[in-house]
Amino acid sequence: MEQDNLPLGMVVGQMMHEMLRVLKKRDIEKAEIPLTIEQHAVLHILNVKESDVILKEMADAMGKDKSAILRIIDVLEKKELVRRAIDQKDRRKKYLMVTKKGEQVIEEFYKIDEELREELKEGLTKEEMKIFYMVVCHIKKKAEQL
Amino acid sequence: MEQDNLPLGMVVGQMMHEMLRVLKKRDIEKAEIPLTIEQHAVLHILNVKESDVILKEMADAMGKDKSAILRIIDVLEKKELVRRAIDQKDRRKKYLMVTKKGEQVIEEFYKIDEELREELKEGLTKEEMKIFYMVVCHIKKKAEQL
DNA sequence: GTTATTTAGTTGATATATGCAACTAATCTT
DNA sequence: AAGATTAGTTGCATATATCAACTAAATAAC
Repeated sequence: MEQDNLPLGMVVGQMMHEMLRVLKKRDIEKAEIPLTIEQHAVLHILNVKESDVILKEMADAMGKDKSAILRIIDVLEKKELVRRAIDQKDRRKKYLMVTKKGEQVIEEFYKIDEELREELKEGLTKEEMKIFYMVVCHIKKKAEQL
Repeated sequence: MEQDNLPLGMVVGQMMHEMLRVLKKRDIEKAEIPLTIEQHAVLHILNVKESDVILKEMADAMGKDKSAILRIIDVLEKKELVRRAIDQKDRRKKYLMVTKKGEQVIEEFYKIDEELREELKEGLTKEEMKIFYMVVCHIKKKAEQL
């Protein structure tokens, strides 16, 4: 099957859709505080960034409008998963801090995701997964330059 | 870099986001009738399916609720890109037909997508792309079973 | 020190997508 | 003929997204 001729977004989009469908389902079933994928994505980035993050930086990191990120932060704050902390030196800046509760939600989601990932990878070699991730990174970097 | 430990959805999601950002931008710049990605996805599936498709089948194919597909079809119909055709034998069934105008939109989008795809693939071998698509298919099939 | 510019965050408005439940119309099964 | 199933539709609620315009705060220019 000559997939090379298929729209890349359609092919990968369908895989994402199926995978996220299962992820959402399991998050709803197992998690104490189920969140949407976008909300998890925000928490994830707060978790992996080495330094503290303000809203503008989060918007840049996710390639989205700051008002979109702000609405997501509003919900996460309401659920007490993050708090806004004002920078003493520059009162315009508000740092997004993950609460203890938020960290629990992150760990819980990582477990659910890791379990699913293991199931999905079954039958694939480490070398195939390595190439897969490499291609994903390559395409992302290329797209970022456009 | 041990990407294997990162949430699969996050990694691929970021790639999709960057890629779709460029695709949307070019669609808006170049296309006569710019559509959203979801609208293009519906047209794409209508295009690649060998037999004619009713709404229920489209919903199944995309893994979404039929009411969600129906709203998208409503918009595409309003833009005269598709028409609903009632099955004479079973008046519950309405076939989704792509108009000539719709076919033009599909071709236009395929061109934009193919051009982008070539740019994104630059630096990747055919073998690497082959493995990438194989992994995507594998993961989609596995997820479908869950 | 004052004014202009830039930056960070917020809000309102609008558009799109999504799913669930409940409904109608049509067909099939019993 | 009545009950069950299927296809499509509608109302409602929720989430995400972007743009423009705004306020508050900091920086730059004069």
